[in-house]
Amino acid sequence: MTSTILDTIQHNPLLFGKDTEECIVGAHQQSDSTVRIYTRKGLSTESRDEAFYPYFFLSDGALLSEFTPPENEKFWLIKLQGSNYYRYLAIFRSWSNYRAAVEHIQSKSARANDTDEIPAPSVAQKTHLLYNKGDAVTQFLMQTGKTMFKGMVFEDLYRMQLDIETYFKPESGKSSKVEIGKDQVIIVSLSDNRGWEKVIHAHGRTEKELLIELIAIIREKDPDVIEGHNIFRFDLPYLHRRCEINGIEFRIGRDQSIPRNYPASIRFAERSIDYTFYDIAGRHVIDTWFLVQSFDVSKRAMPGYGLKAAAKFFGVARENRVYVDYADMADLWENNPEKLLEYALDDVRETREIASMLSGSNYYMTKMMPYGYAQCSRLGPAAKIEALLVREYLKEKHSLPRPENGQQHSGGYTEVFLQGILGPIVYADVESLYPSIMLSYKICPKSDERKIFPQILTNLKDLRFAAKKKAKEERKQDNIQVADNFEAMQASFKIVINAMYGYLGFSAGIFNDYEEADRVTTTGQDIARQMIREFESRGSRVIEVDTDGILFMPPSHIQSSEEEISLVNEVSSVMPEGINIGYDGRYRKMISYLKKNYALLHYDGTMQLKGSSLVSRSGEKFGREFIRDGFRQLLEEDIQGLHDLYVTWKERIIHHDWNVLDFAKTESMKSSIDQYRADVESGKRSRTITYELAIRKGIDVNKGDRITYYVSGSGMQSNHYEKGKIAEEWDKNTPDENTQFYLKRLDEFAQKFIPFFKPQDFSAIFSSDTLFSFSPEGIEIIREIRNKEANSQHEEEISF
DNA sequence: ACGGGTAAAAC
DNA sequence: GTTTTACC
Repeated sequence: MTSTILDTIQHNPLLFGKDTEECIVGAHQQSDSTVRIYTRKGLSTESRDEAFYPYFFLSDGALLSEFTPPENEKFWLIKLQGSNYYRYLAIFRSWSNYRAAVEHIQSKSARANDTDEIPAPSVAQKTHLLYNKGDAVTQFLMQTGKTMFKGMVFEDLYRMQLDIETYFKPESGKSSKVEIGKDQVIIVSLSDNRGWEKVIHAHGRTEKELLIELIAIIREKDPDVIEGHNIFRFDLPYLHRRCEINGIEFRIGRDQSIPRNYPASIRFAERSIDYTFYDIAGRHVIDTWFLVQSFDVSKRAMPGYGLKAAAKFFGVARENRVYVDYADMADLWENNPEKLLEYALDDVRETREIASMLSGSNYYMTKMMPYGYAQCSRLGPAAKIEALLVREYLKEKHSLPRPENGQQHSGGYTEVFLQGILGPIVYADVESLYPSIMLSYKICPKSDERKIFPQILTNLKDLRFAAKKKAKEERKQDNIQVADNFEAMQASFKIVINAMYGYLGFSAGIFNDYEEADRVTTTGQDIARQMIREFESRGSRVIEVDTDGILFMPPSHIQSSEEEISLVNEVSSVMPEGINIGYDGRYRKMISYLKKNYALLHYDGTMQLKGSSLVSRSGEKFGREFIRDGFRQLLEEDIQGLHDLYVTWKERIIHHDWNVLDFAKTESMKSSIDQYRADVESGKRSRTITYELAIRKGIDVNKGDRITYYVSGSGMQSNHYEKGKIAEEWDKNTPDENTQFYLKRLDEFAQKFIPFFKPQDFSAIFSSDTLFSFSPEGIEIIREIRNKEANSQHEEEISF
């Protein structure tokens, strides 16, 4: 006998996700054909606040949706967005389909792309949304009137409308930010667990006593926000584990609960890092290690992401900052504890400074997202954009679509027309190319039936404009602090605006639309080509175009920057409505090397290198320096200097006149050692120097770890993977780096200069043959390198 | 849990 | 020559 939907619902918790015990939604059949879904009552437990669920702003028992299931399906799925994952809810017509639904949903394949056979619900109705309820933190803070750091009243956080009034309400309230005091040293001085036992014994106190004191301090200070550098991968799991070992309950939540933790991962461009997220009830945990990496995704300028390197980079390391070698910590604690405390306190100060510099935009984002501060700091832009869309759909009582299968086909237009040493140079770019296209050409995913996407984009643009204006006004009146706040605010809008194009092509985005993504890029290509034509028809010689920016030599009658600006403005005025070209800089000279690879010489004499083949951070440092200095000589057309540079490096390599960091390489590990072993075993990958090194040295490797190594020994055998050594092993007194190997590397770096010289000239410059003294006499630099197909075609085109 | 295009490095 | 990685 086939049971009805109502039977099924009444006898089973109809809906379940991947984590069945976290089932959050109840439902019942309203009539023969409709099903209603409610939020379920009574699921909040002591440590589990509702902030984790996408519906935390719904009251218990609120009607979430009502829809008509399709006739002929055994079961179907709804994809609901969670804070850091998606939850699939299955609805099935009869009990006999229960197993199939469970298996499907629990199988790995129950992901965004495979729900072809399972139609999404089409109509959802009558949702009682209770806004302003907020998560547990908000509730707590609203009750107690406590404020969050930077003087922001917390209750403002969850007024989630996108309107100017809410955003620009004057901020008030006192900060309850935690004072940095010596007592916090306890937390950071744990950064070396090897020293821990000694620390305890040296002071005659047990680890247990210290942990109890630590928990008491957290309770007493009662922080809203806890910031730490690598806090998710070290401090919190470490403390948690030590508490367990000592039989102490790690009750650091505001409600005295033990933090909930679960595995999570975060992506920074091509790298992804696994970590354990700690949800401390009533508090927001911010990892500054993530903040600096996120910062560097676009800047690509940081030498390292460790606290000390980051602090130096941001200029927040104080002059007499105490540095301590990990290996010396235990001894130091016994012999000079004051110094160790000072060191630890410096760690705290630097973390605090970095957090305040980088967390502004995340903080303001909490005002427009249904996510708290901690979540906003670790989620990627796609999750945030989708949250904005989903929120509007819930508000409008409309069902959600599912992602479409497929892929994007086009990208930005990139071409180099001229190569060589060229100048003078003007750089112009289309302001916010993709967002402008999306606004002007009314880009909207087809699944977005309510046309929310363009609305959000327009709202964000207006808000950003207003915030920028405010920042400017406040800065004029010397209200630096307030101006900085508006600056952070506009930055948070900018991040979301710029990510909206990417969301269209995101495979797991429920509102994705590859055709629209393609429409954005192909329109961008047309605009780029039009821009080229307009500059050329005004006598400019275009050197390179990359997506939205153009480098060109203006016609000779244009000399001053004012004239250059008016040329750019003139071209801008003939571009399509809503597309503006901005003047973004002028340069004395440039070396156009390859697509996306060039050197710019500013009028003040500084030089800027761009492109992976010129600034790659994965290569040896000496190579980078050699190329940088060599390009400078090239720009100055100093052939003798170029030769001297080469000879100097060659001498230094031969005489070991350098330091390990000049020739060591840093690589990040993508898998564990076990995974590597299995892959090598099965022939999926071949041996690599870093893993072999780690195995030999017994170093534990986790995904995302970085190893700095160099090649030792002698000879030029093809495989160096057994000759790797950790950078720390190198000793200046007994240098053992492979001289032949690094000489070969130098010659490889020298190859970059081949296009600028005749072959025999190149050989003469990059040789240290001392039999004949080198003379630059008769050597010509090739200023215009020509061989490009696109180049000749293009010149034909404009000569007509 | 943003994208495509590109070149170099690693195998 | 192909795959992987890192850069814009």
